[in-house]
Amino acid sequence: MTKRRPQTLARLLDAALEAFAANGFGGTRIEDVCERAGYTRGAFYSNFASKEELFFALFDRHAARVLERFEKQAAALGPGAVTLADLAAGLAEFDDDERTWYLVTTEFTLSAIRDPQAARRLAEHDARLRGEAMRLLAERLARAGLRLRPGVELEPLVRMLIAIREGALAQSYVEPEALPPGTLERQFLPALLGAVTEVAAEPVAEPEHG
Amino acid sequence: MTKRRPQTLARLLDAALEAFAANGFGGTRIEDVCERAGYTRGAFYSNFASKEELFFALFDRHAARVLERFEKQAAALGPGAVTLADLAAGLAEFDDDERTWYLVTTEFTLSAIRDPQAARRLAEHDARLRGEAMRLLAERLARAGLRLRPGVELEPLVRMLIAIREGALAQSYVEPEALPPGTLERQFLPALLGAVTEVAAEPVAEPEHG
DNA sequence: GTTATCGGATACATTCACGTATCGGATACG
DNA sequence: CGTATCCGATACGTGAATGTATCCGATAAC
Repeated sequence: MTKRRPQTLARLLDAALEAFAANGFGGTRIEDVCERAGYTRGAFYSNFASKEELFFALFDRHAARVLERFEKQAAALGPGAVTLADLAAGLAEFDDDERTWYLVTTEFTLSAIRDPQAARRLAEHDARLRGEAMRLLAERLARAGLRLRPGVELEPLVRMLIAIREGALAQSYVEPEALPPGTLERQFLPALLGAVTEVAAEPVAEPEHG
Repeated sequence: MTKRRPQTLARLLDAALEAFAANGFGGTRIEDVCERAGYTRGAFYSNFASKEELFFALFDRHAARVLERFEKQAAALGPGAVTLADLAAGLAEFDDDERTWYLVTTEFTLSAIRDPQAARRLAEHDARLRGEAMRLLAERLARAGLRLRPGVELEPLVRMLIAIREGALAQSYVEPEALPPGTLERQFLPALLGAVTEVAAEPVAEPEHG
């Protein structure tokens, strides 16, 4: 019987997201999650075997959502002319619940560094996400009339962009007033992207002074 | 009486570093720390009031050490000619216990995002560290015969470099074989630094195609 | 509409980590 | 060398979170 089941499961996961974001994995009791979801611990143990399993399930759902959202954004691309500043601006945008997700995924990353099983899970998701990002970036670059310079690979570049997003976000969330989210991206990504690309039509070798 | 005191305190902090890195803050019992240090819980409660206080103390000692190490590195700068690749290579180096520290500081960062008190502490430390990094970077750029382009500030640039280090490190620790630490730095920092600087002697405006 | 099964609530036992209060040994001081 | 004080060990009580076992209501099948 499954009319209630998916709903309670979803509400438990929603509650887990809130609770983990608020107090972290270790700081969250199973009963916290149940209270937020409006259930008792009975409902929890009927759906999950342990808090770890809940954490994994939460990550899976979250990963699916992120991917889904990203694909939609990619599909809904404006057809206008694209500049490097536009590209950077796109990478400087952050959703409202990005913070909640950041807290949970970062903690999951930590657990992945310690636990190979979690690491595989995370790596798999990241690979899919990078794949999407690579396609999107390639398309936007092409639309901007640019191409990667010889020796610059798409995947490492996407890894770099993700690293920047994550690293900058950490600083922004610790000091929101000193560094609003997106500041560093807008400030430096045009230069970085400009340095690793060249005009597709007339590939001019820019002078390097390093 | 203080012959033993500092030693036990140091051993407790060492043990805490190990334990927190291995199992995280929430996953570490006070007794874990004491066992690793070779004491009982009596020693702990004689030195700390709670696990949180231990965590804070650990962070303070760690912050001091990082700063100290960084200053020494800065002082021990080789006098040789400096290129952008050298600069990038310096930012691509990672100590062996960097991983341990990464795990602990990242968790502290998470707690700082949630707790204003921890945030202040972290922000203060980061500011000091950035100050050092700014001086060091300025010196090395000068030595390389470069200067920042108009509109590029030193502090945001250092923030950016730190963001890159942290973000790249996260990926490297999750997939050490796919992305050895330092890879992204070596690959992209020369381009980035080249794009935000210009030759000090003959300030030439490089063509931008974005 | 009746029945069987499923899902969540309730109640209980257990384990475990915590904090405190006290004791014994070691260290500095006279 | 004796003594007072400090520090870490030991022992205990307590609260809390966990997991399980059972019960009851709801839902689907017939």
